[in-house]
Amino acid sequence: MPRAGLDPATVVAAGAALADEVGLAHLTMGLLAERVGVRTPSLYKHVGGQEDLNRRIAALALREAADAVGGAVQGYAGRDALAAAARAFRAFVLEHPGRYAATIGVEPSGPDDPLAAAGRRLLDAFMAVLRGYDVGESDVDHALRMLRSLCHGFATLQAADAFQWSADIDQSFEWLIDFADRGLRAM
Amino acid sequence: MPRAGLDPATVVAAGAALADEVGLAHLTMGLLAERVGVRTPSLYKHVGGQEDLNRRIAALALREAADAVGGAVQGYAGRDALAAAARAFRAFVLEHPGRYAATIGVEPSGPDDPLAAAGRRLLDAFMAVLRGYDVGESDVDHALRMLRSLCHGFATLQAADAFQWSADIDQSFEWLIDFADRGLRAM
DNA sequence: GCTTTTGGCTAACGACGTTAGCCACAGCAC
DNA sequence: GTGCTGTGGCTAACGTCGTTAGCCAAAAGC
Repeated sequence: MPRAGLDPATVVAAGAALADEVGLAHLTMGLLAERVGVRTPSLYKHVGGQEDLNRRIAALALREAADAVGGAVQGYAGRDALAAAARAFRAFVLEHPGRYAATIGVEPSGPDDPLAAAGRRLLDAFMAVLRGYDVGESDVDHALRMLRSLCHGFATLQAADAFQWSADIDQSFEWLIDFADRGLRAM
Repeated sequence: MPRAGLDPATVVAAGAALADEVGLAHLTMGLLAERVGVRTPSLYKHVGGQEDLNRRIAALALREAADAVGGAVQGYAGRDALAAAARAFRAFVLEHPGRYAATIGVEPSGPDDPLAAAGRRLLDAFMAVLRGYDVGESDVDHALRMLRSLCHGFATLQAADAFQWSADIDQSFEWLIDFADRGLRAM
């Protein structure tokens, strides 16, 4: 039987794509194996198991999110940068709900874990937004957590369809950007 | 063999407690059965299965969260009410991470689903906070979503240990309350 | 061209969710 | 009390899924 030519990166990418399609909870080793054209046990030659796969998908998602946010921010400052970052982040989560879901509840095993590095890159991207505001040294950590909570909370609530009632969601998000901008400018 | 005297409410409550202890992902029918002193298949006399159990735990969690937030708000207005609500919500999520996790990603099946009613009660509790501010009719939905996103985002990120770095988390949360208060007062 | 490594495979096991079918106990009519 | 009925336990069994063991052929290096 001919080799399929797989490697860890291919398997993880396929897993992330599959998670986006069917939902992280329905991502199964058998389904992933079928997707990449291989029998289930063969996957274990490339990833350590389901937990390892999840961690790698999470790291991939964080890297991609960091790239999306970082790229969107470039060339902007202040309110424009904030809006670009927030929109890019939300768009990423809505386009890739499965791989983003893999990032919640997963902890880096150590300081050299690729997951930790990826998380730091995403934080750096948001940090760049704050540089366009007059945020004092002692406030920057708090402001960063606030931004992260806002974006993460809104995006995950929307991805989970938790906003049942009527008002337009895009409009709410723009309102939220405006709210954060006014608050940051007033510091 | 003597009867164990179970009923759906008891099973759901035990499931919620167990989810808080071991994490929702590790809540297994066998473990729950052992906890309530019964064999696994007997649980199916009281709940429809794992998905049904999850929905019931979610509804319980939303009712409890609504009670906690609603109770904390009573007698306060403005910044005090906001702070009380936010603290009560975060405390609930941190004390009951398992049952709160059951609420994310679960959709009400219809308008008479107990889950929908419980969700509405929680929203009402946050709505009461907004009455202490001068929020216009057209802004109230957006402000509600902002508050919900902030609280949900912060609490779930903390529950997932996603705030790796140094600054004190309680301090960040108080900072966040202050930030939201200033923004709402400035409307 | 031979050896070694690597990446497939089948077979099998254990854990878990779920269903079917049985049986004892509680509650009630009489 | 005796007997009927419904309810809430139980055992047995099945299907799915994750995972491991062990085999074997294709690729890679000498």
